[in-house]
Amino acid sequence: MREAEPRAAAPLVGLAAAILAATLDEPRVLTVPVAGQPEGRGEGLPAGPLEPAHPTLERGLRAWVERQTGQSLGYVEQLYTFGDRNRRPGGEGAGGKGNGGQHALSVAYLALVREARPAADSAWQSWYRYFPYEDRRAGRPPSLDALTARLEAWAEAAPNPEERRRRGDRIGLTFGAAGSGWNEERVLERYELLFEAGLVPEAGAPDSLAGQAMAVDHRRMLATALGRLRGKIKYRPVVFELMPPVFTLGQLQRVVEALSGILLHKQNFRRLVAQQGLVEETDAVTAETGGRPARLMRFRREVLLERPAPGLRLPSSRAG
Amino acid sequence: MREAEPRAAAPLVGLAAAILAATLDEPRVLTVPVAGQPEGRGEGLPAGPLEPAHPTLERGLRAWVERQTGQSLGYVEQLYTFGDRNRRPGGEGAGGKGNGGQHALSVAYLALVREARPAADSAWQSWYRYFPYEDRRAGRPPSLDALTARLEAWAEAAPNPEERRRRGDRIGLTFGAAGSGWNEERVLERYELLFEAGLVPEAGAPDSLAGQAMAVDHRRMLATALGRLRGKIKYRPVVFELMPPVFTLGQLQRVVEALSGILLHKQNFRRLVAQQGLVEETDAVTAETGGRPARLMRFRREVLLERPAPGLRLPSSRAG
DNA sequence: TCAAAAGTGTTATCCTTACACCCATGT
DNA sequence: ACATGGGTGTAAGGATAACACTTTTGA
Repeated sequence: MREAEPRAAAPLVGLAAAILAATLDEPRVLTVPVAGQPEGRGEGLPAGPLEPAHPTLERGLRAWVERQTGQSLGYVEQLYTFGDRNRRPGGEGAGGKGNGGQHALSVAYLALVREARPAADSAWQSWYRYFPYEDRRAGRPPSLDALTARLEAWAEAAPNPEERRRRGDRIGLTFGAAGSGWNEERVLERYELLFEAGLVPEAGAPDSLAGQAMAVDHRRMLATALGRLRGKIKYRPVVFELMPPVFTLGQLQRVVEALSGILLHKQNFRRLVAQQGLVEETDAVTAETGGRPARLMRFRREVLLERPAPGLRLPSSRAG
Repeated sequence: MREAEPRAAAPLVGLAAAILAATLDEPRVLTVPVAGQPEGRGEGLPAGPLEPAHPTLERGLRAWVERQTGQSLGYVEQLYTFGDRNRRPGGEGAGGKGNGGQHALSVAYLALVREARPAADSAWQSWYRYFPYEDRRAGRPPSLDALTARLEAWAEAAPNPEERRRRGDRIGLTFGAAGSGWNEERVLERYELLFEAGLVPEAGAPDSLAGQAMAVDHRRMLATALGRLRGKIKYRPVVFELMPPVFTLGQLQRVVEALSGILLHKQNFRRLVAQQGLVEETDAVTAETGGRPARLMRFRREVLLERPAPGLRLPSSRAG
């Protein structure tokens, strides 16, 4: 599996995808088993090297995903190109003397799919397996207390007062102690803070209080994807990439809640969706939702031409 | 200068920077002369290949920029990794038979700097040299009429009615004919539309009605940078990366107007900045602005801890 | 009859937008 | 005096957030 050094140091370019879906009340990500890690970490995102046969980056990504998982992708968007730090599992100096020669980049993508049929070795996992503290639908998760306690300890252990204040500020800003409260979009900032504090398994933490680990920097990519999606649903109708062709308003709301990790105010959510012109009624109703039968809706494509930023500005309410 | 093919097809990775500043009433971008293009196109962004000696992508970028322009960078943010299309100047098939072998990626960055001292061969150019139609501070620019006329002609020339409607929709959406009006953030979408319609020099247009050309895909990168910055000033206090330590509210407004290409309502702008807590007064005033001496202000760093998204939501007004 | 979910109506509040106006300086 | 830019106040309109309440099904 290890190749001879190609000349001095031609960079290796990889492609990776955070493929997201929503089934029932759970947001999902498509994972594949990863072998050959130290300590046998087993989970990762679909990924593979950029090959000469790939006409474009995105086409190469689609090819890899189909090969590894059988899933064909719809909506695809480039996220970020990683390559700065933490690319090699062992960190600096793991590979011996000449470590600084070979660059290993990875171009990460976000993909949204409707159907969630797992194929081959792949599996759909809940997002919150990897980021348990990101799910606040049942209120502030209890594990957060232990986590922030350790973060505070890390801040206290700073080498000087200035750094201690800075760490404290970051904790407040990302985890919500500050006046601003919880901001569901700051997924990456929270993960990076936990990483720096040594609280994630990838950075040497003994347990998985901060979530299940992934191969190399895949969890960083996933965090980037979740943050981007949580932001984007507010000004682009991307949620509908995850919904079936017809759906009830209640189902739509539960998907949005699953993605954003917070509960929304029912009445206002319905009014918002309606008055934004994001959906239109169909003739059908369904009785499968529990109480009174609900009208089935569909996405209104025309909204793309009408509004500059059609989306679901979520407030922060928590009513039922 | 041309190297022997490294093995089969190791990808080439380049780094490029759109370095932005604001001087007087003009938004600026730092350019370097580019030789060796067909027809001698002369302008490009600072750029260079990723080298083994570069510890990270961003450090490599900073090194290249310093080497080429003498400019040291402050705020830096990754924009996008290009490599899909239009990377090779001549398009498909220009390099002969084995063209599909070697990938050429380019990781583009956005940088914001305060001082604008041109050094070495580099030069500060107005953004609107490359995108004249993006400057609406003096009202709708007259060149836009000719441009949209050609776009309409392109839409009419579509091979089938469906494609024609789609092209018409895109024109309306990006250039504002639709109900939504002009959206100053859609810089990239407008450039790509003009590119597809063959109206930019890079795509074979005979004149520069759609702006001055740049080397390879550098104008696409610049368009990405401008759109990103125009969006970001609304929810992050990035404008202050472009301002001197102290400034008047009028100067701040003129910089924001220069960046966004639209005029703002004076009184509301001042109120907005004040009530957001983005700035604080200093003791000093300056009489250099024309009429009544103005109070000098400075950026309030603490706002980062107080507000979830401190920025300058710009409306669309045009008052003085 | 009750639980559960769908669906409607109303009100208080805040933010955006616009308009009108005064202040201090240089020419 | 008047042009120029700095600076303040206030009112109308729309969007948001919170409230209470009715309707229709299945168990």
